[in-house]
Amino acid sequence: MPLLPIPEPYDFAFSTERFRRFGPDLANLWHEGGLHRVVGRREVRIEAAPGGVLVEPLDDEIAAVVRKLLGLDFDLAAFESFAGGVDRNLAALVERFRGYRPAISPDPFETLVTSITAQQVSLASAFAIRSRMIERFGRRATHAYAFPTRGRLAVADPGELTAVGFSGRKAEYVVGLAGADLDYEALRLLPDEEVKARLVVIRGLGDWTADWFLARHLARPQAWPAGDLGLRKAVAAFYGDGPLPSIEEVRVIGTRFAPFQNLTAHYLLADLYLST
DNA sequence: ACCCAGGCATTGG
DNA sequence: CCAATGCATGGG
Repeated sequence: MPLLPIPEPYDFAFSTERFRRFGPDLANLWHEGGLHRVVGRREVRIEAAPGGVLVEPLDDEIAAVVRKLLGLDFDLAAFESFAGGVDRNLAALVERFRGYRPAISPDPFETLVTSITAQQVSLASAFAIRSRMIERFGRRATHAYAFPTRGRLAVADPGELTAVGFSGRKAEYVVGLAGADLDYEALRLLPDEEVKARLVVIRGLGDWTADWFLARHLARPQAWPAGDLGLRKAVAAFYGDGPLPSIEEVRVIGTRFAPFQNLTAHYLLADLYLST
């Protein structure tokens, strides 16, 4: 069986929790103890194994996607030693969630559409609405679905999206984004601020969405979604003494975690979403 | 029957 | 520049 070795520390259960917690994600589907995703035309299954994960089938293209899904690009060892020197809160978190590698979303368009579905509404609502969209516009392999393509959503009628639960506005955002002239390859080479600048000129993509794109798709170490409600709550719990901190206050607090803001944000959120 | 949830664009001061 | 408003659904 094709074994992909994973560097320690690594905790498969923590690292895949987000695929289970808020309901099924048909494009990144938890099924019978493993994670399923369509790569190219094939459905890939990933499951835990001693010394790493089993991946079936496995080739170079699939390995690159699996690396992202499992968060292998993060330098967890460096983060752990960093966290120990920052403050007791963070040190305790990295110990409690030791081996948690945040999942990186492999596809840029999927990342942005997913964020649009999650704007303003609860994650449970977002998952439900997105599942119905994937069923309608995506292509099913065996268990998992290939996420709907730009081409398909670009020609969708906004009414088809409102039929699966999108607001009229969000339906326009998705169709507009699918048809937008946006060079995703070029984004990968740009500095964080320039990536954000290119995203927020597109209708429906604001600061929050752009920050999560940096964090969850490009895996930029210093991405810090200061406007995220969950992160604001987590910062309040660990570093505040009263009401929910403002976005600006959260942004300022983020600077103390440089250059590991992305991992720090995920570990703070883990307390909200990964706790049993 | 409310009320809030991992925002955003739009409108009006 | 900042405040107020509507949005659609799921879960408490």
